[in-house]
Amino acid sequence: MSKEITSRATDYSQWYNDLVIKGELADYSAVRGCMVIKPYGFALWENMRDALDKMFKDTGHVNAYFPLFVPKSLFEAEEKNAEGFAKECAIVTHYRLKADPAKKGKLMVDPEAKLEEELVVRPTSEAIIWNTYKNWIQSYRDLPLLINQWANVVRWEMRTRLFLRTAEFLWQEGHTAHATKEEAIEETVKMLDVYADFVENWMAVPVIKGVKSANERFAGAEDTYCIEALMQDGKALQAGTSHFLGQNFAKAFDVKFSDKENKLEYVWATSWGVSTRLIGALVMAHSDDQGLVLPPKIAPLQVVIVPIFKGEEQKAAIDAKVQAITTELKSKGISVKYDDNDNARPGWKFAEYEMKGVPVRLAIGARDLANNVVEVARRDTKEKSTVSLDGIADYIAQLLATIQQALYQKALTFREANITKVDSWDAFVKVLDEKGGFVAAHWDGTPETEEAIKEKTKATIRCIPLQNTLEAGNCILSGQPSTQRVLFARAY
RNA sequence: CGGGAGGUAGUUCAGCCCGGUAGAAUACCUGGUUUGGGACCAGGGGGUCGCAGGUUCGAAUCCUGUCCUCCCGACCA
Repeated sequence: MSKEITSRATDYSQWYNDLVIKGELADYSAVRGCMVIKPYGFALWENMRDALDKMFKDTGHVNAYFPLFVPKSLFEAEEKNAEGFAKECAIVTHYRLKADPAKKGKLMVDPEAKLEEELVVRPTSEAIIWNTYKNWIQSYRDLPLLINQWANVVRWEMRTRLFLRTAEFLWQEGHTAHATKEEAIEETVKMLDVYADFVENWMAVPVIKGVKSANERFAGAEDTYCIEALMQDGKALQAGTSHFLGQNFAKAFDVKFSDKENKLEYVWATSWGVSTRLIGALVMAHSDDQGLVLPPKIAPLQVVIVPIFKGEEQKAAIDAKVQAITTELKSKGISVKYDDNDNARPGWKFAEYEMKGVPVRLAIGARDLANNVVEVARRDTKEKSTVSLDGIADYIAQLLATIQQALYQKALTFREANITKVDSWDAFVKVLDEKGGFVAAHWDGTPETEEAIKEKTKATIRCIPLQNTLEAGNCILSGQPSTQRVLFARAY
């Protein structure tokens, strides 16, 4: 089988699929729109999940778990308060199979086993969670309620793509209830900061924090905050969202509390989530035509050691040395694998681990033993150097930190080079078509104009940056006055 | 959901037009030689050709239906 990865320049979609599949992250499954996350890919997700989970707990949140099935009536309650929720869902209508009398060995849905009320497989858990919170909240003393759930959700997407948009995906969803509007907004922004912190410092992907325009906002939210990242093909990707829900859900599900003055009030709510889509972002932000490039802080495997030997005698000497190196690395919390599989030759292993994005590779042979050195190869720059075995663990620890930083810097430099200010419609279209990336342009603030721009160019407003500087100008399309630039891009 | 391309060995694919014993490469197993950037030789195992019907003496091949995948578009809390 060809192990070649399609060039980014040739076909970006195919390049992406190659990276995910040949990098052992995931594969297609026999189930419509769903993927299988392989052990290596899942180990990556676990590392991301654990880091995020710790950040949630450090900010006062706890985990819980709510049901997969949501009675249809609960969705109707939600729909009443905010129309426009997407309705592509999987729906359970029956609860039993039976042998098909017409076809031996086949099963059929038992028509006798029809559910009185259909169950929706959760596309998100607001409905079931707020219906539950109603029973948990009576007094201001019960607030704030700061709960997160790690779960799978199902959305019957028309078109799917590994990690970026699959029918079933893994995510976390935080749902919080507060006594005041100010506190809820503070929570929304705090969690956006947590996401930005994680994506930038662990995934080494720079993001822009901002607020969504009305068109891009979550249907039940007053405000949707987001972090937007830029991929190597110039398209933007929403990496996480944090919603200020106002009292919309409290009103839909009748969640009230007595305040200090014994007055009944609706609670103020937030919700926030990131998903396995982050893995897609990771792949498209850093990888190259040789395969995945993973940031050391979340890589399932940080260091791989490949022995190069002729005969058992050399192998034994190398084994002994590697044993010492491995112990030292592990004592520093560095994950390391010694690949002494004799069936694969060194060259094959080099290519294999590059494809899987292992940050650092050590190659050690008789020649190196004699000189008390080891060959150290960086995945990100492909640089190789010969390093003394004395103090090698410190050197590697330092190198991993350097790689983490270098990946972030490289992605940041790329993004900064791909934010373009434009002041005319012609320039706007030209930049989108020829350069891509974020386009900073004036917009008159109306949904109609945004829609018209999307219609003409497929570009949407990714966000209105939080730290925006105010600047008078005229809308790129309508010419109406505007007070600030917003970021447009074509997006995933 | 519209348009296009596909589903044959673990994997990538040929065979299909023009029906007649199921193929290649690679991976895997055995033995040997190898090992500093995807090794080589010899031998071997492995597939109800996505599924269900139909036509036919005979179907991977023709027809109908259906499921699934990929690409483009629409959709996307």
